[in-house]
Amino acid sequence: MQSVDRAVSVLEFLALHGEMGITELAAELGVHKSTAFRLVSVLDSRGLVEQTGDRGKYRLGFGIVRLAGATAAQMDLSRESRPVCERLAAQVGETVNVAILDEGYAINVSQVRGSATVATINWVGQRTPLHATSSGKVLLANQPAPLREELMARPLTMYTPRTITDPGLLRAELDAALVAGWASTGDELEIGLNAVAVPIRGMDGNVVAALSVSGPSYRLTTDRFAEVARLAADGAKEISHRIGHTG
Amino acid sequence: MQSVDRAVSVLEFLALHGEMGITELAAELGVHKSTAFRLVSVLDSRGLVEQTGDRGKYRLGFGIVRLAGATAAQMDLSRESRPVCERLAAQVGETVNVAILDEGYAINVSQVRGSATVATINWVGQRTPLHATSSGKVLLANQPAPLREELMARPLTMYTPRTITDPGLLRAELDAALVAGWASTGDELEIGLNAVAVPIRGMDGNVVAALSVSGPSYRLTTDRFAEVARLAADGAKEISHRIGHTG
DNA sequence: ACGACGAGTTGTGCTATACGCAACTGGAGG
DNA sequence: CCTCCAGTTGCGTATAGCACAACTCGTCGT
Repeated sequence: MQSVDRAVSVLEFLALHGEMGITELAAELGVHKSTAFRLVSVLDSRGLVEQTGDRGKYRLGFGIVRLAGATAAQMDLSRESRPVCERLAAQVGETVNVAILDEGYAINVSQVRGSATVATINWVGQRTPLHATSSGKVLLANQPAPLREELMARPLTMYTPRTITDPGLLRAELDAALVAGWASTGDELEIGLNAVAVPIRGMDGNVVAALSVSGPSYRLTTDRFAEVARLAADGAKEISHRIGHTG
Repeated sequence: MQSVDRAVSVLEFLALHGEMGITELAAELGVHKSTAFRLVSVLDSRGLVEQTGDRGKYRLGFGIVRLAGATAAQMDLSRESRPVCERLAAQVGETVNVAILDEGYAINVSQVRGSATVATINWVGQRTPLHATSSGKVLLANQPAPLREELMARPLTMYTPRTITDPGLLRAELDAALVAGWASTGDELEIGLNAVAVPIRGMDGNVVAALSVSGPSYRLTTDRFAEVARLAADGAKEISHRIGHTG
């Protein structure tokens, strides 16, 4: 993939010099100027490079900033939450996940298995339904009302007989979660799987993720939920602080 | 440049989904998984993509953030300085430039021609010598002493008989510029070219750029320097404020 | 005005690099 | 143990990338 490698070099040179012409780039790359031009043209058409106002000079484009925006936020969250998740998993002995809201699903961005965990599903990268997971409920509950209603207008798929499929019941569950500051699920995604989740807040105080503890219902019993939620809330507060929340 | 276009698509998909496996990327790109793997491998080797901890999942890498850092700062400066430069050029009737310090040169990152300007050199993207330009003197004067001395240790090329080539004289000139809050050149880069420059400060109060006004010596006479400097300083203060300086 | 120069841009034939097939490796689960 | 599936590697082929050469356009000097 020589041409891809060269394209990356184009980006690096532009980052270093700010603006460059095609002939200059060709010299630095050690290629013919027509090759340099074509490399830059592709990057230009995709927004990673853009032409400055005059005479064909090129510089890095806004597309790079956009990509970085996606990267930095997520790297911050995964990185900053890691030690907290590890500590919580050790405390509670169950699996700990961090999830974000993405395209109507709760996407798990990190996971730490608890010491009691033998064989648990790897949730990282997986989309889970908002209405049937504790993380999903926290994320749903903390969205502005119009978005919440929009997300809930989708079919509430039944996964088990315990799954909440009635919008009215779900709405009440979410309101209770807001009051309590945590949400839970019991046998709603899978029989025998329980979970508790709390919100993680970003710089502006909005809920940007959910921290959840999940385990088999014979170990993570409902009478433990409140205590687990309290431990998780302590962890979530620390993560929130680490990613910039000052409340 | 099909493969470069595909590589950009890889970055976009990862920005959208956060983490993806090779097989998943191959499906989205519509290519064989060996092709997807090779695309990702090149990007990985250059830091634009990185492997997450487990099972070959990939996500955007820190190299993207680094590239964006170079972009965003410069885009901010060019964008935020534009209206101020236009106003100043209209006020003074001469050419206005913004320059940054890069690899021992003053690099012009934007330029607005004044109404009296007939045919002036396009300085954007061009490297100009620090010691023989007003922007260069401002940038030099406002660097920490070790860097200043290092930059001045290079040969001070003579461009005209008026160019300052003696380090002692240049040092005195820079000290005076610090006291006055502006620097100037008279026939030092080119016979018949005069200029005045003032510092632009960033978020942390450091000088990050210079705002200069240049014109032919028959119009931009030395007795106008102080007034032009005052107008430029007003503009620079506004630019500084726009890019985050709160002093 | 014209011509020279140099930067960016476009067309085209050739071949080297990118592509997909197929096999391999390793981990998870039954 | 075997099966499955995801990631990774080897290799032959053809297509995409490359450089040459020509074109376009703007600037500058006469």
